[in-house]
Amino acid sequence: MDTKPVKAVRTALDREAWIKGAIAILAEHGAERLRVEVLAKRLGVTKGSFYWHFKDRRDLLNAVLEFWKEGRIRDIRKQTQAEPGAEVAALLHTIEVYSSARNRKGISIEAAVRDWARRDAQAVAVVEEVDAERLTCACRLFLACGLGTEEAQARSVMLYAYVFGAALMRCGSFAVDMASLKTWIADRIAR
Amino acid sequence: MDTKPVKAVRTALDREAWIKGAIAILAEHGAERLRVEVLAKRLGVTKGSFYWHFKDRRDLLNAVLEFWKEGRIRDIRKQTQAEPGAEVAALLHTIEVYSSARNRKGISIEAAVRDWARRDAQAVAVVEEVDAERLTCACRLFLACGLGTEEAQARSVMLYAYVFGAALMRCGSFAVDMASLKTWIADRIAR
DNA sequence: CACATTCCATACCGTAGCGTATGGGAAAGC
DNA sequence: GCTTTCCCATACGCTACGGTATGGAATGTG
Repeated sequence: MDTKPVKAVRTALDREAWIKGAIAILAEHGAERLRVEVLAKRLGVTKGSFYWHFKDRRDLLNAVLEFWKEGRIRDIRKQTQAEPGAEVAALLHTIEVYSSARNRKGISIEAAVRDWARRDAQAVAVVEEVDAERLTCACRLFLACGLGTEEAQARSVMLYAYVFGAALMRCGSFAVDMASLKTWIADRIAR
Repeated sequence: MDTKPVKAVRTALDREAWIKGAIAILAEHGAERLRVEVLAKRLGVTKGSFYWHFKDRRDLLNAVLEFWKEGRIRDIRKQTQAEPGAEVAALLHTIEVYSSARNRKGISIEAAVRDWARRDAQAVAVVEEVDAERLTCACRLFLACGLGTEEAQARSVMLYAYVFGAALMRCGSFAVDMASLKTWIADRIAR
């Protein structure tokens, strides 16, 4: 038979495997605590392997940023493909994606990268590119709804500022029905 | 003459001086890189002094959180003292405070604490308390404007989510006149 | 079979940082 | 004047981590 033996569990790691592991740590502990030895241990190897795939820690960090950027831009373009008439639904869906509990990991990565961008120039550049793409795509949808340029831009900024800010807030004991509150907010932003 | 000699520059440090120095580092580099030896060096002493004032690093971190919490709650109560008829102005002022460039340090601390709260239970508790106070105060203003309970609560959440999210975004090259955009947004939230 | 390439382990050095132990100087109390 | 208390310096041990040097096993290639 041509199936590989089960024993060969650990295939050779490639750059992408390291990057994905790095992003997992990034989401859990932030960029500051993304260390190569810790990452190597989590992947079941030693840092001797790491320094074969990457020049140094910075090399990994930059690769993480690039990987994240491309993934985000891909997703944004996919999410904002709306057939005429479904623009509002696409906008509401975008808001929902960033508020959804089943997107916890994506939101954690998002928050970690943005915090990272407060002290790292490379991260700033990546966040700027991603934000520009997001705002442009959202703005296109608002324009398709018949809004003017200014309002479409303002609503786009408001939309993303809200979803990112909402992820940072801890308003657990504030309202009895937070879900309906968020529905109301999404409606006021998108409609 | 009774003037002190210039040479006696360094008076004895108290706990509050350490906390304030710690908050400065927190704003610049985040909680993760708030280290006692670095802080001591910045204050012109050694860590031998630190461990006289604090049990350990965690003791300092908790003191920082308490100090920040009390300052925030004081400020919130002050900002939301509005005489009848000036509620909208107070709300707009609140938004403006968090967007203002001259409040850069306060916003940096805010962002650092919120990122901190993603991994630290004590920080979570403090952020929850501060958020609850903020939402309650904002909600009171909205209610005074004649809004219903649900809408007042929703607008309060939207207001703070927006201001925190806006601080994280990098939309430099998006619109020609970001200032008027933000004015439009503030109006849609508060009015 | 000989050899090169790929991927990883081991060992090592250097630095940063936490926490402790201990001493010392200055001011205050007696 | 002597002692106590306050505030800080110095020195030490320990761990975590970045980066390098080197060897070694596995796999492909001539």
